[in-house]
Amino acid sequence: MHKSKEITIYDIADKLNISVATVSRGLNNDVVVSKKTRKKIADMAAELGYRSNHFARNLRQQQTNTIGVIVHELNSNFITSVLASIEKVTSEAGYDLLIAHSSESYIKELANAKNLFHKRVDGLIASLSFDTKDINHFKPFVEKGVPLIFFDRVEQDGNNSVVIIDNYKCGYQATEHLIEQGCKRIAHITSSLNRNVYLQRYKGYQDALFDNSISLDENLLIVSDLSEKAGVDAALQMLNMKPLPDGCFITNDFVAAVCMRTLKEHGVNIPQDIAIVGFNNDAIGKIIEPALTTINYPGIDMGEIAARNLINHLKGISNINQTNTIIVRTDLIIRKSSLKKGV
Amino acid sequence: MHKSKEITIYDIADKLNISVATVSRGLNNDVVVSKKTRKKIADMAAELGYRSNHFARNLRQQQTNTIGVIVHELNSNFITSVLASIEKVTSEAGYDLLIAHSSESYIKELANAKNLFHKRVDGLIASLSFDTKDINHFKPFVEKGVPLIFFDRVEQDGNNSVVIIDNYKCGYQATEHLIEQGCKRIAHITSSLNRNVYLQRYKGYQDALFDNSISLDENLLIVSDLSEKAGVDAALQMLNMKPLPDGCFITNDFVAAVCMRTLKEHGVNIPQDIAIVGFNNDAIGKIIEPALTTINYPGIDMGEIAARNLINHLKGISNINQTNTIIVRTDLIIRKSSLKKGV
DNA sequence: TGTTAAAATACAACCGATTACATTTTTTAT
DNA sequence: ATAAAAAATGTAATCGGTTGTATTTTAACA
Repeated sequence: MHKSKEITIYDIADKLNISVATVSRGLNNDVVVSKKTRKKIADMAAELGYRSNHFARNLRQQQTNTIGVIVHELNSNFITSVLASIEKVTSEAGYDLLIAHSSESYIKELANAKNLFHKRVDGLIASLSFDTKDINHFKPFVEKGVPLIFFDRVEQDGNNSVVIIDNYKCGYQATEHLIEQGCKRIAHITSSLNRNVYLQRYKGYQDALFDNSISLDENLLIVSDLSEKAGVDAALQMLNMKPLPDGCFITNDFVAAVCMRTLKEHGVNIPQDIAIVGFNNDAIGKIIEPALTTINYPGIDMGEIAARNLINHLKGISNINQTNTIIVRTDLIIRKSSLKKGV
Repeated sequence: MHKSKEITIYDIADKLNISVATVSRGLNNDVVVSKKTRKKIADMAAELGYRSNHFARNLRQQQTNTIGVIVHELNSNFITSVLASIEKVTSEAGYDLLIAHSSESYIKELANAKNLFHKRVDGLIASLSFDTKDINHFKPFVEKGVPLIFFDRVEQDGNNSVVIIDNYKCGYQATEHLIEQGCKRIAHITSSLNRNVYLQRYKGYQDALFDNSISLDENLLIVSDLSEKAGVDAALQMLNMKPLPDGCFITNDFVAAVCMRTLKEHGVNIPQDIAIVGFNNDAIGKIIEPALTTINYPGIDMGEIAARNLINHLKGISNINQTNTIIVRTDLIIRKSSLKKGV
């Protein structure tokens, strides 16, 4: 197949015997061009199969109309919800999305940041990888005045705009719920406490115990990655505890599901022997038995809020540097896995 | 934060008192520039914080170094695997990815195709939406000589390059497996037979029955969308059948999981009363009880093959128009949900 | 040393749009 | 009918690279 020649505004101008300036304005629906001329231009453009050249336009306008997104992983319900709503907001506003994922690796995150910087995204939305230690790699954006919003996995150093949930409250709520169900020995399965989200949930867990006069037992804390194996191992670890914990707050639904399966395989009854609360409200929670009590993690909302704030900033409607922290509402979804007392 | 001025090759040329042509060539490591000068240019570029302008470059070079991907949905394991491996291959080859998803809507797919066409992607990889009737919206790409590869959900009209699995064989295999387990009345829960993937699986199902002298009972065919509700409804529909089917081939693991849960809630034993085979090898299949027998759907492989073929075509190494259909290997993963006879 | 080939660098056009400013055409008001 | 204002269109510079061709510098050789 032979590549047919590209049509430009010059071709349209030639055919119509008018100037390229008028064609350009006409194509952009500038009111300064008469209705009649605009119609002629549009018709001719359609007839010739014209398509505008983003590169010429961006080169001239010095902006890319592109927003970069860096996420730690693609294959989670939460992230795809976030992406879907970011996409919705940004595409309505006429921006394109450049999505990069770090596979939870700091090194890859560095590379992604560098890449998006060179691609000259007009703004950046990011959630940090598991490994990430510092956020110096985002400095170039700040220096060039490219607006930046972090969501979910953020660095709490106060100078960045962040969209988060109240992980402390969620941890507190989940733990309190287990206590209300009569649990006294509540295990906590979570991931690296270097990440703010897990640390805050742990603090909430601690304080809920404290406020209910239950002393903290460090042996009941299990830190793992969030793999299937981690779920199995955590379950086995609990099975070795004498006595078995009577409640367990797990910061990930998938791990909770694996954990529950393993416990059940060893003859443990849920929730009678051990009540379980997960985190994320993944689809899986409704399917397993008993259905999983969990914290609803509002990816849709977080994405929408992050994107809308960024867009508003870019349009000059608001200033991102003024609204530093946005906390999105969460809720505890109570299902059978935690109901020792029945409903 | 004030936007600092962008550094261009003109700035580098000025500082070094050489021409922009040399700077440009130097930055591209052209051997025609002396080693010494190249070093000076690189150093100065680093010192000034130069970043190249993709728009100027693409405008001049008349190519985007971008590959478009249109998928029907983001939130499935399969799709994210495909995307991950496409990303791997294309980024290694120095291409960017522009990912669009149609949310299973023909209208959105049209818009995405148009958008990517105007963005002038150098190549396109696509999987059709649920709704899609024809593929005329991809004609502009063909006309402009933009290479095109479909994967998974494809239109079988023979003129496009496609990467698919042998859905017929999978359907046959799944059904045959159930028959081997002693099933005689095998239900089939699937989605719209207008989509090639589901139609082929159904044909495989039919032929496996025929080859084993089991007559086809159209009442055992349940066509639905692939939602949670569909899973529940399908289960209820089966429960109303007298007698209950003794086997069931479901073309989606998630629906299979929901269906199994519902059946179990009604006191049905799996696999004793009814053996079940799913499709996709989603993570969920290993967690539910009994673990789900399923067909492994090799997203990683499909993405890699599609991307590599496209890249090779773009580099002139091979010609996409010669290799029309690529079939990727699949396998039946046998777990407890189908093992009436034990192992 | 002078001549020529090879290597290194410079000049300038070009890619296709946008836009400040200038000019022409049309409309309105006197 | 004419001047002034408003509307429509045109001119030309500009964005930041790439690249064919010309020119200068260096190296090689007689």
